[in-house]
Amino acid sequence: MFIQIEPNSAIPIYEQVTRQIIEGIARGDMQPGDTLPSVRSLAADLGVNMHTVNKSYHELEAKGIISIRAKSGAVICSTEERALTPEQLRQIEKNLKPVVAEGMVLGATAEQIEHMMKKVFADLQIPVEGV
Amino acid sequence: MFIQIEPNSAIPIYEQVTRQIIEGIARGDMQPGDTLPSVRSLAADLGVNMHTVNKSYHELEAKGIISIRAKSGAVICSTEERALTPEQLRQIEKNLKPVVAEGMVLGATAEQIEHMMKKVFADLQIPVEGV
DNA sequence: ACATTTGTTATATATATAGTATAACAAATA
DNA sequence: TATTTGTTATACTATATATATAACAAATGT
Repeated sequence: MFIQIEPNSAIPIYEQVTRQIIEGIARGDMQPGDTLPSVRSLAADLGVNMHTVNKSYHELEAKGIISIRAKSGAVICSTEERALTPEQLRQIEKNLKPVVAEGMVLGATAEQIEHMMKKVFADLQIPVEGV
Repeated sequence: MFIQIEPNSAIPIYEQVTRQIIEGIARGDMQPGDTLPSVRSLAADLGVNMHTVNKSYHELEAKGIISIRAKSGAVICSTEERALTPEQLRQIEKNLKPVVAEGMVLGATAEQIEHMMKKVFADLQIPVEGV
């Protein structure tokens, strides 16, 4: 799989897994309907504990991105299933705020931040291995 | 002061303090050269421990936003002192990435995310082209 | 000069979070 | 039927978060 863990990061392992799966879906590496690897196999792949991956999967489910079918597997939700609610929009804005504020205080211009945002957006939209 | 603590938030108190001071500076509530309240007085104001505020101040210093003068006080750095380094730019982009990725996966369009970005800029009272 | 305020340092305690290690269970699956 | 699956439970270690006190020495205010 495409996930790379940084053991010494300040970001918890389960959070790294969550983010990289989200980025993988955004990039198109994984599509709606696809099944995620079992918590045991992914944990073995990454060299971490089963429960750590399990926590990540449940975080993804709480975000409405995957659906965990008990004793079967985890499936990526369709775009219809994960319709953007006003609550989710507010949350994204809430997440965006401290990042933008810090950038500005450090001396970045609005244009620089918009440019970085577009760069990130493009990174995620353009598949690494071609379509 | 303008800081409001949410005791039951998943975000640590010292991190809430750090973010709100950064937002305060971004908004212009506080300007370069201004002195932050002493760790003891702000802690008393917020009803939290001295060390919690102290941790926040040192986080702000590590980010290059304030300068702590031993046994005197904490001063907000000038925009020259906090010149944006390529390393800091990378960090901002790194912070931006998971937020944008999650938004996209949840079904937000590029326009929606750009719009939210402008809303955040407006909240922070930062002039943006075309607003 | 003196008292207060300041950040600093140290110690101690309590709680929560993160991560691992095993184990067992029951449903789904091959 | 045997294996794989997510689930649940227990136990343990380590780190992070937050508080509580106390003392120190430099800076500051009067």
